[in-house]
Amino acid sequence: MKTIFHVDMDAFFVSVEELYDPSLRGKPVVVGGKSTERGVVSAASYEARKFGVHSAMPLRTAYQHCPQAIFVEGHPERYREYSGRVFEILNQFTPVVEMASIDEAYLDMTGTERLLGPPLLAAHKLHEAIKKATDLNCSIGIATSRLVAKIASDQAKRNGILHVLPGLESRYLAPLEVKRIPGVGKVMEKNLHGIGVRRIGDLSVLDEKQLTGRFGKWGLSLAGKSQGLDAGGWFSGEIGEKANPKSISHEHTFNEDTRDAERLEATLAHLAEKVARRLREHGLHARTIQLKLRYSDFTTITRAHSLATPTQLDIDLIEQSRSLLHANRDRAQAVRLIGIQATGFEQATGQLELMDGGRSERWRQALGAADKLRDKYGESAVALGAGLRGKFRERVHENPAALPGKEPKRKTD
DNA sequence: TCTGGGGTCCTAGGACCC
DNA sequence: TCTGGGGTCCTAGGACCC
Repeated sequence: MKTIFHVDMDAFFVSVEELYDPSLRGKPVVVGGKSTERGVVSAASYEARKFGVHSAMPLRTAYQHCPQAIFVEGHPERYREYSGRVFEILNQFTPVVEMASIDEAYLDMTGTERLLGPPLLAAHKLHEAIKKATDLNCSIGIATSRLVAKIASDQAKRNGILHVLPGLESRYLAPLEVKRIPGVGKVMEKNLHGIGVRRIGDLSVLDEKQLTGRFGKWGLSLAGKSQGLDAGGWFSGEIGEKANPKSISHEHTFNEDTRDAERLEATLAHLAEKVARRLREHGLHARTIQLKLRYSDFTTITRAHSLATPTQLDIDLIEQSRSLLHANRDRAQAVRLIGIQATGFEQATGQLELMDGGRSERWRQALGAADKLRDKYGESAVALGAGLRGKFRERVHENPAALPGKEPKRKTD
């Protein structure tokens, strides 16, 4: 029998902002951007929530609900910093920690009783330690599975601890609404309501065939979930098993929709550079490049292309995404969002680099150097405009000497 | 209510192979 | 050629999470 903690920071982004600006305390605060901008609420203070503001709500809607709220820009670096500090504390309680996102973590506390006392006491100590180190509040759910621990921490909000005792899982879950199960969203909830399932307890009356038939693979795991088991999907695998990334993407929503081809290309090139850079940081090569377009009516298309040779180079991502754009963009419609995603990762073999006579390797080195410059002097230090980049590429094609690493050695002295 | 950005997982059809 | 069946890859779209 396991003892799992789910630790969830309370109004994390808002609370961190309050540490930087204590005058925000006790006021309705919305993190996510200006109230007039395109965008959604990343986090709302409890005071703002009283007015119906919640995360994922459009900023402009949040303003309608609560015009007196203070709207602040998000600061991801700050959140990463505090997330790291929280992790340090958690790690002192058990080495089996998994940050499930920037503001929540699972801990396997099985077998820590002798050192830390019974679960409720250990949780109390943990709560105190986090408060002392970060001045932030959190809520903690304790149960025999991750699923139940997560649901419990949600119910413990805010600044609370909830322990679901072993053996009482299904009795605890039964009266809760089905949407409390992580993975049951709007659509699934509606479908379940359609067959008369409103509470988790109602799930146990359905037979597996019914669930599989209607809801596929996911349906099957629902039966187990109603019993509190970590079956399928989200909760498979052990705590702390860090999976490798499966995709890397960047996208941008324009403040006003655009039909401007140059603007689209320049934005895409910039996003492609960011993706390529992260590929290099992870030492990954992507086989498939995917373009994403969202038009003003919100219809969204994705178009993908797979390469013969995986890449991590700016130039390849830019070229591929650009040709996908040209081949697939509906010029009659204005574009709201453009994005690029790299998938199909393969580790570099070394073989591939020999095949092109070392071209990739020289590029990799040159781009790595550019990445370092950006780290040191900021993004603008090594910016190549889309137009400039085009010329640069032509030169490279005509003249191998223009390749990085092939520059004629300058004669000194 | 006029809807971000970064992810994961699932489904489903078609191509292609044996 | 009136038509199988399984496996895998590729592509597109969508639900969902924080």
